[in-house]
Formats: sequence, structure tokens, C-alpha cells
Amino acid sequence: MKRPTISDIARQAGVSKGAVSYALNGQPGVSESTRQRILAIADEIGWRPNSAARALNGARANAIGLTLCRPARILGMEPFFMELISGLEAELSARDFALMLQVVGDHDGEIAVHQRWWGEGRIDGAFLVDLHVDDPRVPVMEELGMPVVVIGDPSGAGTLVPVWSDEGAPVRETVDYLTALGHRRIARIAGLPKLVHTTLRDREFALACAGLDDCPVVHTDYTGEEGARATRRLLSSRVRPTAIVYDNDIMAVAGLSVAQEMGLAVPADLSIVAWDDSPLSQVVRPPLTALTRDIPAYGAHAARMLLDLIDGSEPGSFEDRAASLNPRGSTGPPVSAGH
Amino acid sequence: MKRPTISDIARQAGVSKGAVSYALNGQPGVSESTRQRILAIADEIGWRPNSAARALNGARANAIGLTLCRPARILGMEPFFMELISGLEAELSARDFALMLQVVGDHDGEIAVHQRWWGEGRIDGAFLVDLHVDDPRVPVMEELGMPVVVIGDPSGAGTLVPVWSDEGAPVRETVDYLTALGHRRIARIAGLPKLVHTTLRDREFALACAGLDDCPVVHTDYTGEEGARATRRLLSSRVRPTAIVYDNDIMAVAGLSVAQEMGLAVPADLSIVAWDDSPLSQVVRPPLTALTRDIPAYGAHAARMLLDLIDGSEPGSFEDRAASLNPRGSTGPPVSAGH
DNA sequence: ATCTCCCTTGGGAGCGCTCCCAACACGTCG
DNA sequence: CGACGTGTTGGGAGCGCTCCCAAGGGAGAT
Repeated sequence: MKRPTISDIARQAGVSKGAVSYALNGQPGVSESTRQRILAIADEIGWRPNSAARALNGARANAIGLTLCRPARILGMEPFFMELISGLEAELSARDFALMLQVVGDHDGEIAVHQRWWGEGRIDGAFLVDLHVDDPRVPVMEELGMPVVVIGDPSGAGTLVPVWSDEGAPVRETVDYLTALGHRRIARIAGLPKLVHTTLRDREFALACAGLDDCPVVHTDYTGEEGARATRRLLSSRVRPTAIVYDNDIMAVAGLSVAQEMGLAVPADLSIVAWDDSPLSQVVRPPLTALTRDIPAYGAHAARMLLDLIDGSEPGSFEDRAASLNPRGSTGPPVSAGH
Repeated sequence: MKRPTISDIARQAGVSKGAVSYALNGQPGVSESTRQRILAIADEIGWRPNSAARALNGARANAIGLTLCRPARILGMEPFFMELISGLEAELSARDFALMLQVVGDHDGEIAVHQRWWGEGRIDGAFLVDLHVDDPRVPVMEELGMPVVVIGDPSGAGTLVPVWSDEGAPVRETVDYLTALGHRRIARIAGLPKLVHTTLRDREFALACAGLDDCPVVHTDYTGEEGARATRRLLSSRVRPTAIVYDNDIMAVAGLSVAQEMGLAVPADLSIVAWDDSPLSQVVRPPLTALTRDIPAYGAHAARMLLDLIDGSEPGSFEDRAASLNPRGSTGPPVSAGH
């Protein structure tokens, strides 16, 4: 019943523990015939390396940390994280690394978890997501000396290694596309203003809209309710926008409902663009024009980067493919284009 | 730079390693004054227990395993898992347990991961989700002797400890409610037929519909596309249903779009019920009547159960609150009720 | 035949911690 | 005053593994 150890193998094979260790780790120091015999016995009695004993010898923990600090209902609604995790996993599990996950309440909690995991030798590195402006986690991680990959823009990553995708190009592409369709009043319903990528998109949006009539930006918490409320407010204003760009798809869907509720036709009276595509965008009528990104691939890149970093190489930053506009039925020329 | 160990503390405090160990673990064997002195020193030099060394002494790994085997795009779309994980986490992190997550391709992969983690001493227990009919994972887990909590119906859990919620009552409640509204032809667009809870709902649905006209059941893979296709087929049939119950909300939303696309008014021409509520259900027009469940609480119960099991107690099964019907705008009397 | 040299092998220290055991001091009781 | 119990302490084995070191043995060179 007890788990077999290398001593058991050594006894059965009539060799020493040392020889078994070399054989099992593919290291030189044992003859090929002995190696084969040891491997056969190990396999037969179902031996597994005890990760604790390995870790004790200064070896890797073979695990990576990831903490998320958004409330349950928002996490559940955001396909982003689950897709990201799938992508991270694909790469990590191929290298036999595990993912340690913890959902925490705030950044202090997140910092504490990382310090504990790292201090206890449970993880070899970590990912940082949802980068804030002046993020308190960055200096702490820098000081810890732990390998960390920031999934977000280099501007906020300090000396940590960033994996990112350009936020500017998609904004420009979207605004240019809407302008080409004839829109002059484009609004943006954005996410949390504290997040780095929100500020980047905001800035780029303001730049891209220079020369257009009026391009308001409303910040929300990403929930459908706030998206709906912001949409209602925008559509009730004296000069309502003819197009709205949303920072996630749940808000875009909520906005679509609000528009239809208010008797506006989409896209005739209002064009809608969602940032980050998901099955959701394609399931509503009309299907939403969206900024598509391969999120699992993004996660895989981040994971590969972190594993390289742990292996001792000093990778630079990695710029992933930017999101690209995927026009569907929710965008078109405004009916009042030539007013 | 090196991490401080209890030997360092012992040296500084002028006591033995043993005393330090007792002091830090709150065990008897040291005087209160010595304990305080040791604690102060430990805190000062920033000592953290090395989890590997602890685990080596037969102690807990303080980690729980969870594997998911759905493709990335479905995982991303299912709020269920993220909410469940949040709930698990809330309980686990309160007891300083970590969650080890891995996304795998199939049940064989899932079994392999569990065997590895358990064999390597990385986890103290695991959760099993998405129980299949004749699930191959169950006998393997039983044989491993690892503490496992099955998040799903007892009927498929074998000797493992189940945490579950009644699938029958919500089905009956829904069908009764629709019947009371005057519906006689109720359809069900279900999830994967291999899942235990799908079969339970199927059976209960057939029972509850006895005496009604015709109550077809269509099985899908939970995606919006399949939900839309199934809906289109049902609504195109000679005698179309006046109400459809969907097994998740993404399909319900897709179904709503299809209905509106086909010129049917909801709820006048078609009533829609979604199983498992989420912000999504409330964001579309009309908002969807849904079977609401507190998923984070469900996860928390499962976690508490597993921790008890690991602590050696022998808990029975735990029946969580069943989902309850939450009527919104997508259900009403059929216009042709009195035909 | 003797001496190197290198490949193979056994032995064992040590990683940080837990926990058992023996030693010790002190106080109480016969 | 000595025997004993209680509370505190130091010492050290052992968890499973890695890796260094030294010893053994065979082949090739002299």
C-alpha cells in the first residue's frame, strides 16, 4: 500500500540508491543495461517521484502561481480568463508544470499569496494579470526576485517580463472603420479606469477620434448592468452617438438589448463593436462586430516565456498579435449619415 | 539572500531545532516565554516554512487537485466553472489550501494527471466534476484511496463522497409552471447526453411531461451554435413547441435570437427557460426566466466536504439547495393556448 | 605481467522539517 | 533527605531524493 521509493527499486535491482537515481533521471553514471533493468522495475512497481523530496534538494517545484482578484460573478462572466488559463495550461502541462490558482479579494491579498507560495517553495514563478496603473504588485515581485511574466503592457511592468498585444492598433482600426462607414459620433464604453489597458485604449481612442464630432468615454466595471446603464444614458443624450465601442462582449450584448428596447435598429440607428470576441457575440441578433484575439495562444506565449525565464534565459518582452476587427451584422453606415 | 531555516532561528535563539519546531507549530513542549522569543525571531528574519520539507514528513501537501476536460472555447463560455472555482477557493484559501488546476483533453488524461499528482504527493485530495454515465474515473479514484469529492449526483459517484443538488425538483417546477401558464408542447434542449445530470434531467422531464402533448428532447454540446440549430429545427417542425427549456444560458440566448429571427415573439409565441442563471440571462431582451443556483456556495460546500474528508472524518453525501425558478420576461401564456 | 585510466557502482551526506527519546531542572511528597 | 512526577530542553533519526566521493573492475598500454 505504501508508495514505493527508490530504495525499494534499489533493493529489488540489487543496486544502490544512487544508481537508481541516475537511471531514473537519464543522467550518465550507470551502464545502459543497468538503466534498463532499473527502469523496468520502477515501471513495474509503479514508482513515482516524490515531488516534495525533489523540491527539498533545491530543485524546481514544477508549479506556477496565478492569482485573480475579481469577484466571482465577474470572473464567471468573463470568458477571457478561462480561455487564458486553457492557453497557459496547454504549454505548462506539456512541460509537466502545474498551475496553482487562487482567487483573492484585493492586491494586498494577492501579494501575500505570492510571497507565501514563493517563500514556501511551492512555485517557481508566477503570472501577473489585470495590471493596474502604478500597480503595487510590481515592485514587490521585483524585490522577491521571483520569475514573473506580466500579461499586459510593458509600460506598467517595470523590470518584469511583459507579454502583451498592442492596444492602439485595434482602436485605430475600429475608429477608422466606423469613420469610413460615415460615423462622426462614436462613443466608447470602457472597463475599469484603473487598469493599464483601459488607459491605453482611452488615450488611443481620444487620438483616433480627433477631428470627429464628439466621442464620449464612459467607464464601468465590465458588468452587463453598468454597460446597459451607460448605453441608456448615451442614447438618451441630446446628440446621441451613432456607434458605440464596448470594452467587453457582455456589455456589448447588454447595449444591444438597450438599443432595441429603445426602439433603435442595429446597425441602422446604432452600430455596435465588442472588444474581445466570444461565442456570445455570434449568438445574438444581429451578430456583433468584434475585435477578435486568440486568447489561448496569448496564454501559451506567456507560459512559454515564463518557463524560459525559469530556465534561466533572459527573454525580452514579447508582443503578441493585436486584436483584429471582425465585422459582423452589428455595424453599418448610419442612416443619418448625410444629415 | 538564502531563505532562513529553523536552524537559523535555533542558533539565534540559542535553543535546539526541536524547540523551534514546537514553538512555530503551536505544539506543547516549549515554555511560553521561549515560544514568544522564537516567534519574534522567526518573524524578524522573515522565516517561512518550506512546504517541501513539511510534505516530506508525511504531512499534507496542502493542495487540492481539479482537472477540467472541456475544450477552451466551451470552458470560456461557461460561467459555471469560474463561479464554482471561486466558491471552492473561498473555502480552500481560508484553510491555506491551494488549488492545482489542469485542463486536459479527455478522461484518460484526467486520470493520468490525478495519478501523477497523488503519486508525487502534490495533492491531498481532488474534486471530480462533469460526471459521466459509467464514469471511468470513479473506479480509479476509489482504488487510489485518495480523498475525492464528486461534484455531482450520488448515483454515479460509487463509494466516493458526492456533493449534489436535486435535478428533479427544478425540472418539475419548471414544467409545472409552464403547464400552469397553458403550455402543452414543451421542448427541452439538453446538454451532452453522456453526463449524469443530463440523463437525470431527461428522465425527470419525461416524467413531468406525461399527459402533455409532445415533449421532444434534443441533445447538444452546450454551444450556442448547436443550441441555435436545435431551436431552428424545433421551431420549423409541423407542430412547434410553445416553450423550450435550455440546459444552459448560452443556448437559451442563442435560442432567443433564433426565435426573434424567425419572427416569433417571446414570450407570446415562444416561452424560454434557461438552466443556470448568469448576468447574461438578464442582459438580453426580454430577460430570461432562469433556474438560479448559488454556484459559489455549491463550490464552498464541496470544498468544506473535501477538507473534512482529508481531516479523517467520514462525511456522508451533502445535498445542496436545488435550483429554483426565477421567472422573468421570457415566459408567459402561449397566445394559442386556447386553440 | 604490471600499471594506468576510465567507466561503473556503492556509500553516504545533506536538503528543512517533524517528532520521538533521553536528559535535566525543579517542585512535591513520603 | 531521597524518590518521583511534571515541564522543559537538546539531540538525533528519518522522510525520499540528489549528487559527491571513493572504491571496484575491466580494458588497453607499456
